[in-house]
Amino acid sequence: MNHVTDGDFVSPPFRHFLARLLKHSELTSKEQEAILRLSGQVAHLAAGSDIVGPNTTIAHAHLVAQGIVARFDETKDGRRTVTSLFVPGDMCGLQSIECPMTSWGLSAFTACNVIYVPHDQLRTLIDLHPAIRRGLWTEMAIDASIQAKWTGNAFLKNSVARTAHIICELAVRMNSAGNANRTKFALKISQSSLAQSVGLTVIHMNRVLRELREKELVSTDSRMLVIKDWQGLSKLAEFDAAYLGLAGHFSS
Amino acid sequence: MNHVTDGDFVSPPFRHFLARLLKHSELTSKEQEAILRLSGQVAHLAAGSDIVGPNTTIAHAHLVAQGIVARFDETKDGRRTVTSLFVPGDMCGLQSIECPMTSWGLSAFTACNVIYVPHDQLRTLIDLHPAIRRGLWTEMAIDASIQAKWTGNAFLKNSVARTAHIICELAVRMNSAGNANRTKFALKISQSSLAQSVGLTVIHMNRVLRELREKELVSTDSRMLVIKDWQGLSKLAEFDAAYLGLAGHFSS
DNA sequence: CGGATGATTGAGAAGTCTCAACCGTGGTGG
DNA sequence: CCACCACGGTTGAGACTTCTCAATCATCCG
Repeated sequence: MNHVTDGDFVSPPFRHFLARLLKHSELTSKEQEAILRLSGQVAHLAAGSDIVGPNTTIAHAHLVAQGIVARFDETKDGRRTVTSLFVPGDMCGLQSIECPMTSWGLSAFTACNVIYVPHDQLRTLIDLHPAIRRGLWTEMAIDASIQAKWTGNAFLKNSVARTAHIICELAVRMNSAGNANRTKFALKISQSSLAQSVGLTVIHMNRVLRELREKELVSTDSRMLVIKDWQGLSKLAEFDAAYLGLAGHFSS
Repeated sequence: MNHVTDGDFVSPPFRHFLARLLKHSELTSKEQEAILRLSGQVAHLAAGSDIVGPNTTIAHAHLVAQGIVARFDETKDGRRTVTSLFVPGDMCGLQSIECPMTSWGLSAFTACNVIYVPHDQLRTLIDLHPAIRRGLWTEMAIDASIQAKWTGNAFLKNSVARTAHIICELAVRMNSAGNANRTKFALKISQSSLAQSVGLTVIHMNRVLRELREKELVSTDSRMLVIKDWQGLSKLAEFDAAYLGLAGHFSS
């Protein structure tokens, strides 16, 4: 089911990653080439399959090429929750370059392709190119900002606002990644996956989505989530894209 | 009330910070001296006062010299919640070195002393000393790991377990910082502050603490929280210090 | 056709919040 | 020195949110 191929034709995903870095960091053409020369094994993962377990020591970061990857936490009795999501162009676990023992795990949120980028390659880039180092630092800063926002939302917002917020976040992030148009954002995602990433039961998520549907903010056709009213949805969520570190590119 | 003095006698806090870095990173004596040559204005802050507001562009990181600092998030109508805590020796907001626009705010959780360390100084250290850069990177990784754990706890654990967990976390972190003995950990903290950092109302926090008291896990005398039964408390919390990145120094 | 997976609905239980009141302590001003 | 006030802690009762258990329905796929 999960298929691994050689890393020869991975250029497009790294191009994607480079475009991401260029949004906030200036890189010389040499540095850009260096990014594009990165390589790594590609894994094709079915939705739900694990990428790395918690308490694992890893030697790679994980570049999302397609689909959505989840960072998760779990209790001793196996209940899981999603603590972050990563969209195409995101490099998951840049922290692990210096801290290779993970407390979290990664799994395929949807079916996805992931490139295993060796820490060694990244370390070399960081050592040789200060601008790349700064770019990766910024990526980590954005990751941290998102994580803090999730914690805040968990404490401050109810199930409906939290759900609306994560939908807005994914819309903007995938839009920024060039994968979707924000106003016509559509996401193929199961209710149980969504529930896990907002800290709700599937059953309650079902009722939350019904409410969002009744308010004409989203529609759900054949497991496809579509934003029908961005203004209304982002207002309900109190969504402000500033924390995504995109420097006003999506000020609405 | 908040008093700022010149940065001449700040050596002890930076010694503390250095000791923190040495827990996970090897630094030459030159590098250690470079850390100790850092400087910055010292602010003495009353509990509850703001350090930086959300959506501010900053030019400093904030080294906690004494007391506890909170990273917070707030809604438009002013309700606040704490998303992270920082204990003495922590450098808050290392991310801001490359991403100076904060989406979060910082405030004094307890009365505390904070040193404003200019980004410039940190950037210079990072550029000159790869080992220091790696040390700071590791600090950010730990920060991220803690933040992810908080998100997970918010979704997975009920009020009692979450409260127990944060008490355990603070005990270990302050212990690691050399401020307290874990088994005799005591913290002067109001119930409302604690409530804000676990996402509960004060009233419910009161009942949670009563439960922890009735189970003989903690005691609360004159606003001082004391751990009476570390084993029981950490078991109830499902606390595993691995996520604090202390590499087994506190394996229990 | 049968089975698996995901979506939907209902009803009752549990957890947490809100409002309201009261208590205890420490500090302040008369 | 004492009265008073402000603040944090404590308790109760009822409302609201979310969970749990249980059942049914729809769709897709072999």
